[in-house]
Amino acid sequence: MNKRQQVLDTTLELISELGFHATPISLITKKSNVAAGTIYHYFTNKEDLIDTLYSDIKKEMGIALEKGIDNTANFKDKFFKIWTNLFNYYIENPKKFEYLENYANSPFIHKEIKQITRRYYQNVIDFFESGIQLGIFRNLPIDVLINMIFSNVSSFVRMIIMEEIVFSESLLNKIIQSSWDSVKIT
Amino acid sequence: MNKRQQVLDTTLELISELGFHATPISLITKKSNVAAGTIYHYFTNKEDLIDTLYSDIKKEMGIALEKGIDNTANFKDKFFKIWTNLFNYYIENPKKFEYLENYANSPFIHKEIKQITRRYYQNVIDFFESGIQLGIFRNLPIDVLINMIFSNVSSFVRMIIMEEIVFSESLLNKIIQSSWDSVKIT
Amino acid sequence: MNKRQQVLDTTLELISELGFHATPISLITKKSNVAAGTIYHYFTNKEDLIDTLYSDIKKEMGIALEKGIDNTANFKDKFFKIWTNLFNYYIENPKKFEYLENYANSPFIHKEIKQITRRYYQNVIDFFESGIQLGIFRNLPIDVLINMIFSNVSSFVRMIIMEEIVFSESLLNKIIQSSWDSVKIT
Amino acid sequence: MNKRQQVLDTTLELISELGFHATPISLITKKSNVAAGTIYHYFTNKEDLIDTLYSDIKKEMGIALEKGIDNTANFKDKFFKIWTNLFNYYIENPKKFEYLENYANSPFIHKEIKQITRRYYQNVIDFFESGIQLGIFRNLPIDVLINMIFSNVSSFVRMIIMEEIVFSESLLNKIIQSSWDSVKIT
DNA sequence: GATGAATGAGACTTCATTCAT
DNA sequence: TATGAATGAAGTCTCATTCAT
Repeated sequence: MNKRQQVLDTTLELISELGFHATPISLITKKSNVAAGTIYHYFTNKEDLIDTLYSDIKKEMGIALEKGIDNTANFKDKFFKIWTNLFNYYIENPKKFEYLENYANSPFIHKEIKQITRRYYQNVIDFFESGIQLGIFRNLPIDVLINMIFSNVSSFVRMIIMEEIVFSESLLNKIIQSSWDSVKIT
Repeated sequence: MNKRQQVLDTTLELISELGFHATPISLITKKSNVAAGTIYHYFTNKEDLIDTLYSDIKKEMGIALEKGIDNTANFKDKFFKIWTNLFNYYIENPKKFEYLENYANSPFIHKEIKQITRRYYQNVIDFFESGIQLGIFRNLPIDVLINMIFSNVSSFVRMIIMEEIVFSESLLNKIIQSSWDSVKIT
Repeated sequence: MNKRQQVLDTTLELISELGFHATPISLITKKSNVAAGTIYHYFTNKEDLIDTLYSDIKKEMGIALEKGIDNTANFKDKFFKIWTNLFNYYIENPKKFEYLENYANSPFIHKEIKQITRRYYQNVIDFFESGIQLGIFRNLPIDVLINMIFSNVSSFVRMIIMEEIVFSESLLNKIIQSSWDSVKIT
Repeated sequence: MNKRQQVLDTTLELISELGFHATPISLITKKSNVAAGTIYHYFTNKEDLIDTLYSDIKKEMGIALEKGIDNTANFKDKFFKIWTNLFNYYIENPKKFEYLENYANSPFIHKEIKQITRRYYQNVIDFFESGIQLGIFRNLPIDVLINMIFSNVSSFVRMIIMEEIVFSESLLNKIIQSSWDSVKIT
C-alpha cells in the first residue's frame, strides 16, 4: 500500500528489463497502479526517481557487501568473502544488477550521485587501503584496484545471467582465485 | 563529400558525448549537413545506423588488436602486445571507446550483432584458446578469460578518461602485469 | 467542454470536406482547440478515431432509418418511409453523408467495423427479409436487395449535394417509385 | 519496355490494392523498375499520373460499353446489352473497377476530368436520352437515370468481388431486370 | 495524499519532387 | 531518355510534466 515504494519497485522491474528510455512514466503508472501525479508527489522528476532507486540499491548492496567481514581476520579469506558477497548479491538480485549496469554507463549518471553512494562502501574501501598499506595488495591507486576486482565480478555475473556460461562452484572459486592473483603481492 | 560516412562520423561524435537518446536524428542532421531523408536513404532506421556504426568500430578495433602479433613468439609478450593494442586503440579513440561502452550495456544491443562482430577477433580468440591448450593460461571458459582481461582494460581506460587517475607508463605496466597474473598458470 | 466530442465533431467537419489524408492530426488539433496528446488520450491512433466516428454515425443513422416505421402496416408505405428517412438523414447531415461515402470505398474500411455496424440496421434488414418471404419483394439475396436501394438513395443525394440536379418533391417521389419498382414483385 | 506504360500498369496494380495514399511514388519506382526521375519525365506530378490513368481506363470502358450496340434495334435488348457490357468490363478488369471506385469518391477527383471523360460515353448518353424522348424510359434527369443504373451495376460487382454473394447467370438476369423495371415506363 | 485529463515540444520517419549526371 | 542521391516539409505519435479536483 506504500505508493512510493510501489513506484520504486515497478521502476526497477521495468527499467531492468526495458532500459531507461523504453520505460516511460506512463508505463510505470499503469504497472504500479499509481497515478502520474502521485509519482510527482514523491519525486521531483523522472531523473530523481531514477537516482533514488540507484542510491537505494547501492545502499543495500553496500550492506550486503560487508556481511560477515568483521569475523574474518585473514586477508585472503576476507577478500574471498567480499567477492562472494558481491557475487551473491548480484545473482540473487539480477534486476538490481541489470539496473546498476544499465545505469553505470549511461549519460544519466551524475558524478554527484556516484560520489554520494561511495560512502556506502567505506568499510570495503578501508579494507583494500589497509591491504595496500600492509603490503598485501599491490600498490595501485585504490580506485583502480577496486574497479579491477568489481569488474571481474560483474563480467562473470553477466555471463551467467546471459546464459553464456554454466555456473559451477569450482568455476566460481577459480575466478575468485584469478581475481586474488591479480591484486595480491607475488 | 561522402554523405553516408559524414552521417556515421557525426553519429559517433554525438552519441559518444550525449548518449543514444539524447541524440535525435534532427541533431545528426544539423551537425552533418545532411537532410533527414538522406539518412534514411542509407540506413533503414536509427537502429540500423547505430548497429552499422557499432559494427564498423568493432571491425577497426579487431584489426588494431592484432597489430604486430604475428612477429611475437613468446606468449607473455603476445599477451602484453594485445593488451597494449587494445589500450592504445581506446586511448587514441576515446569517442569510439565511449560509444562501445554505451552500446555494450544498452538494451539496443542485438545478440546477432554481437555474434556477427565476434569474428573480427578470431585471431585473438585463437591465441587465448591455444594458450589454454598449452597450459599457459588457466583452464577457464574462453569467454570468461577474455572478458576478464578486456574488462580490465576498459575499467582502466575509463578511469583515465574520467580523469579519476593520472596515467603513467609504470602504472600501465603494473596493471597489465596484474591482468597477466590473473590468467597465467602459477 | 467535452474534448473527446470536440475532436469527433472537428474530424467530421474536416474529413468530409478534405478527405482522410488531407486532414492531418495537426489540423484537427488546431480547429478543435485540443492538444495533439489529447487526441491520443481518447483514441489509440488516427485510424481508431476514424473508425469511432464511422461507427457513431452509422448508429445515429440506424436510429433515423427506423423513425415511424412501426406505425405503418402497409409494405409499400413502409418502404417509402424508410427510403425517405434515409434520404432526409443524408440531406440534413450532408457532412455525415460525405464522410460515409468517403469511408465506404476507402481501403481504411475494416470488414470488422462493417460487420459490427450492421446490427444498427437489424430492423430494416428484418423488414426486407420478411418482404421477400411474403412474396412482396423479389427473391434476391438480402444484401443485394438492400444495396440496390441504398445505392439509389446515395446517388440521388450526391447529385443534389453536388448541385448537378435541382431537388423537387415530385422528382423525389418519382425516384422512390423507381426504386420500389426495381424490387417489388411485378 | 515502354517505361511510360510500365509506370501506368504498376500504378493501377498498386493503387487498386493499396489505395492512393498507401502507394508512394517510391513504391511504383521499385515495382516498375523505373527511376523516380523517369516518372517525372512522363508525368507532371503524381496527380497527373493518377488523372491520366483514370482517363485511360474511362476511355477503354467507354469503348467496351458500346460493344455490339449498333446491331441491336430493340430498346430493352440494347439496355440489357449495355448493362452486361459494363458488368463484364468490371468483372474482367477488377483492378480497374477498384481503381475507378476508389477514385470516384476521393477528393482527388477534379470536376474537369469528370467532364472531359464524359464524352467517352456520348453514345450511351444519347441512347438513354432518346429512350426518354420516345417514352420508353421515365422522364428523369438524364444523369439521375444513368447514375441509378450504373450504381446498380457497381454495387452488384462490388459484392461479387468482395465475395459477399455468389455469382450466377440467373441472378445476373434478375438484377438487370430489376434495373430495367426501375427506369422503364410502366 | 492521490487522481488522471490535458498539454505541446519534439521524436522518428515518409515521400513527392529536383537535378546533376 | 533515364538514373537515383539528395532534399526538407510535413506526418503520426510519444512522453515528461502540470494542475484542478
